[in-house]
Amino acid sequence: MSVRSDVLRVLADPLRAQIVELLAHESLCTCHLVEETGASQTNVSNHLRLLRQAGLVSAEPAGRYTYYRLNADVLKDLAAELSGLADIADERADTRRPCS
Amino acid sequence: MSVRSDVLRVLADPLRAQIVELLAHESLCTCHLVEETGASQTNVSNHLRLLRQAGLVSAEPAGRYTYYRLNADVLKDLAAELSGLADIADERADTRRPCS
DNA sequence: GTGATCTATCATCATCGCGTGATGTCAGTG
DNA sequence: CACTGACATCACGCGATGATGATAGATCAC
Repeated sequence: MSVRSDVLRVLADPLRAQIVELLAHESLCTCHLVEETGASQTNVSNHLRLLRQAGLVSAEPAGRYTYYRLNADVLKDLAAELSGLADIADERADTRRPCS
Repeated sequence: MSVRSDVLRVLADPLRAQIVELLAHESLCTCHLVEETGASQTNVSNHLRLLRQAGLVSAEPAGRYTYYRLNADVLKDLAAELSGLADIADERADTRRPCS
């Protein structure tokens, strides 16, 4: 029941977060992401690799293009974990362990 | 409507994530967190500083002890943002922008 | 075939962040 | 008062990570 810190770490980068937001609205190929973010092609490709390895996005080759789509499930699982922690904290907001 | 990447970045560290999980169940002082995590006092204190700056936890001085409690609201906001992105992705799962 | 385009990988460099040790501060105790 | 304990802050070394340039592969147009 520990937090998926690997997904968190991947999401923590600003450029990767931007890519995830863009992919949430529509599937895009690398060239689109390069245009939208203003980052270099190499940089975008490197970050896409990390996003792929974390399972956050899926690559769909189409000819010489590669379309990427967001895996919403991973995002939902993470949101559920965080929300669950917040709920636990709400229930036991007053609990305080005494110091020895 | 951009993702709170500052909170994400703070949560991405394993030790900080562990601290957040511990604080979700009860308020603890620094000495407790040092015991539970096995990390050094300096290290815990440094991470608590970042958690404080991000608004994730609040410090409550009590004599020479300092109790920390989790701010569940920040966690809920983040969970809502991530969940919202996932919902958008679900709605437009088929949308694919053509390459020029 | 040649050339152009899109993308991924590799190697390198610069920067950032974590962990540690030393030091300082404040509260309680004798 | 001096002394101890609980935390915080500062400064530094080092490993991790992001950005860049060069290169390679793969596909399409001609």
